Amino acid sequence: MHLIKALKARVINIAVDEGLTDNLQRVAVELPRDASHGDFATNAAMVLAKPAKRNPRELGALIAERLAEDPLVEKAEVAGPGFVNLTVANSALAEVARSALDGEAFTALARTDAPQRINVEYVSANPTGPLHVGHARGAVVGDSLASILALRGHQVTREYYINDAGAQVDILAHSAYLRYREALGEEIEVPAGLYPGTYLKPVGDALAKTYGETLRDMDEIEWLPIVREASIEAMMDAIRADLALLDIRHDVFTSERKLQRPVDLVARAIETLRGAGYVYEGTLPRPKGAVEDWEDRVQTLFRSTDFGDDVDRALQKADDSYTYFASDIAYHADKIERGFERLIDVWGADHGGYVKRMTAAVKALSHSRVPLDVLLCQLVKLYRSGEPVKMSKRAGEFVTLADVVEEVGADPVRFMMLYRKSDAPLDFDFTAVTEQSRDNPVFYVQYAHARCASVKRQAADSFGPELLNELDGADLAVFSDPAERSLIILLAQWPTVIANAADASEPHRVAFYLNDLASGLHSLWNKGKENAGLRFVNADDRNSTLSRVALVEGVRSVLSSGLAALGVQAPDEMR
RNA sequence: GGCCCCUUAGCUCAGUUGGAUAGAGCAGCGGACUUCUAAUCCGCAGGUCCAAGGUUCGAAUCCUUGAGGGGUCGCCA
Repeated sequence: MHLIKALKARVINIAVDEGLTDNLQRVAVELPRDASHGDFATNAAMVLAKPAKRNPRELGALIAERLAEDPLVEKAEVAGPGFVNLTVANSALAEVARSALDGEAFTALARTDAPQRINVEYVSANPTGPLHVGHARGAVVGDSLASILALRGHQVTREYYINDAGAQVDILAHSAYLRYREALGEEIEVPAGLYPGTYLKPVGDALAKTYGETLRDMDEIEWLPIVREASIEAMMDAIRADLALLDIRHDVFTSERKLQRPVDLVARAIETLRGAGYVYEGTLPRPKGAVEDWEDRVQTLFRSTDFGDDVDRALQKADDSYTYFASDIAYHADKIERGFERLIDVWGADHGGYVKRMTAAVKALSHSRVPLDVLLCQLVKLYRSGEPVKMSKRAGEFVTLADVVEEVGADPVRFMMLYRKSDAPLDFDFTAVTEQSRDNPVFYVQYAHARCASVKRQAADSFGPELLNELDGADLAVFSDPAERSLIILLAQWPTVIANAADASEPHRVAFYLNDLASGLHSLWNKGKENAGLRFVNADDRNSTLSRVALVEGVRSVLSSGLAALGVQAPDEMR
């Protein structure tokens, strides 16, 4: 049962009965900040009173009176400026605990009535080298968001855009060619401007093995396409392998080059926009910042200022080739054509200046029908025992994603990347994330799951394994202790948490919720030490054990579903 | 200088989309281990929600102005 949804429906029904239909969408059933106010509270009287010109306290009293008659509700009273505080009936809590036993079905309560086809594009790192830690954040955020949207009932495609058309892949090819010559026995020196990383050595070796010396005798115009192709392929293989370390897999890889060949989709997209009046030939104003050798030039421009951007944006370079922006327009046009109703791009913070022009382009292409949401992930700063870890990209020394996963494991990387709003910078301390303590939320949540599994093992030891098959029939109306009640109310929020995290594109909410749920479980566990009646496993009382193990199993299944949404393991033991 | 993001307890951060007396963890202090793994829990203490205005029944949250920090600023990607 989706308790919060059910309560809200009751409140709305009462409002409609009373003829209060203005402002209905603002009615909410929430948790009161102060637990002494009851299990839930609704603001209905306050938001509905004004348009109806009624007194919020009186209206609240009326809503409370009607709600108190509902079987879900034990007690309802008006308080403060017009809140209606609800204490729910034990039978309603029992329903929640029962629903939670089937984790999959319980999570499915989060499904929306209006599913959409959503494209989530993330990582999209240039295929010029292995992924570094900075990429890991966007990768994890995008992947988990996609999972959460799927739990919400949307049809999600996970996509990677390969930037394989710009000058950077030629630089890559030249760098790999150098490694190829090195593999043939030449002394080489990597000049400034090429990629110095040794990760290209295997590419050079492979080229030497496949082509022998034939590439060395070719003109650049001949070897370049061959080496470029091989290098991009090798780099994409490396990137896919890096992502697999975090269990991240994309459904679709779209190549920037293939947007131009065999059919020039970029030209087509530009012409579409030109037809709609958004593309023109013109000159850009000189930027305010100090720009040397600025010269006015007539270029093909996109009218992003029509959508609130600061200046219009260039679509072609001086040599008439397309800008990155132009192919990105074609790419997003392609996504729209493929029928997605909502687009989400996960980018690094350094692309912040690019958001306005891209959302502008998507509005122009889709006639404002397809929303594009861009999630900007702020920087990740690495620490070791509180000391910053130095990185120098110029020298080709950076901490790779693979290094980090190898050192601390995939679970801490994934959880910590999600344990922060994505638009806030993140400090990642190698030492802290491997600690096994309350201070480390990854461990804390996993330990809660392991503890649940341990309780089940203990119960099976005391009463035999068949007890675990009887959980469906347990009496779940026995929970009256505040700690038990608040744990079930926490469970009741799970479908709402998923819905809110999906609708707001904020996967971190799931991580924080799991931390709260773990805390509720640990707390109740310890209460059992003072009060034997609250112990999960009580060897003298089979019925009590059955009820409480059923509650624990509900918690376990929600922890398990939540961790799965974040891509983190839910271990049964942690010795 | 323009644009975007951030500013909440000593530190690191949440804050349920505008709700009641602003919450966690860490650090500090005081407690609970013949246990269901204490890898945990309970309590105390800690606040000008960056500042000033505004919007309304009600603001950490929305608007304006300002301060500090970060990112970015014709054709790179």
